[in-house]
Amino acid sequence: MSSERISDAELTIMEILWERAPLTATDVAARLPHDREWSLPTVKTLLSRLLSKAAVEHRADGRRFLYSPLIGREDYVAHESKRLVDRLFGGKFMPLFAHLAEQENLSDADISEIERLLQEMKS
Amino acid sequence: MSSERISDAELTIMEILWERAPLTATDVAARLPHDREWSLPTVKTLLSRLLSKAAVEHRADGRRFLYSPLIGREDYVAHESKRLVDRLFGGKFMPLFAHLAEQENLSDADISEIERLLQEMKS
DNA sequence: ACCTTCCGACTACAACTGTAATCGATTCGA
DNA sequence: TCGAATCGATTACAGTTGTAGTCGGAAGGT
Repeated sequence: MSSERISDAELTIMEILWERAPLTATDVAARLPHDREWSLPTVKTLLSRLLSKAAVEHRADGRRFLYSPLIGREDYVAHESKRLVDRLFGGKFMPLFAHLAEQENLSDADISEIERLLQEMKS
Repeated sequence: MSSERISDAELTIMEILWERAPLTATDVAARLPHDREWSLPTVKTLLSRLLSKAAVEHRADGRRFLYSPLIGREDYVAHESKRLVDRLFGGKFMPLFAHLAEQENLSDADISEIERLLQEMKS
């Protein structure tokens, strides 16, 4: 749901709320990663954009707002992963897997781990 | 290389050039997918943006230009895949694989195919 | 009853994107 | 040779994004 795209900067905010919610704007600002130290107004702008995209909601707490995510991280991840697969791999999973496997230069341990995963999935 | 991001619309153009190059702007326009029938000026704008991003190059042919990709599809795909893994999976391959595998509901045939791939990769 | 401080709302503004129109030069068909 | 078609270059313009400043009102200290 909620097909409005979430931008990079907005995602930084979402990650904070996914880790802990509800939070005030000030709390969110305090939890920014060190390579992203934005001003409080910037954080508020991003929060209100996320509000209008229906990605978060807020509830009044006295005279400030408490923000919480409306879309789940799982949903977002699924959506973005699918987007990549569609854009670059013709919607097919296998070519992406092949690409990643090659790219990542998997260790034998990784390979065993994947094999274990696959066994579990076999119907 | 060339860390300028390629936008969605620009990617449509790159796909055409990756399939066949060199092409003139008009040729590119003629090969647009049916859900993306842009005007010729639009195609030219996108080509010139790709030029300034050093994603394509052009060579004069009489009074028009022949465009060719400068960055390879493989490189682009690798870059974007890594970007996704970094943004959403903490840079780790395994969680992405687990997510995709679950998401895609792999058939037994798919699983066998993957197992074959893995065997090939074992050192 | 004031002054400071804090909040959300609104405004700003440049870069990038999607989508195109227009213009000046050139070439090609008649 | 003259008008039409075609090219690349320039300009346009609204929406999104990154990043922030400002403003009016409310809360809280004194």
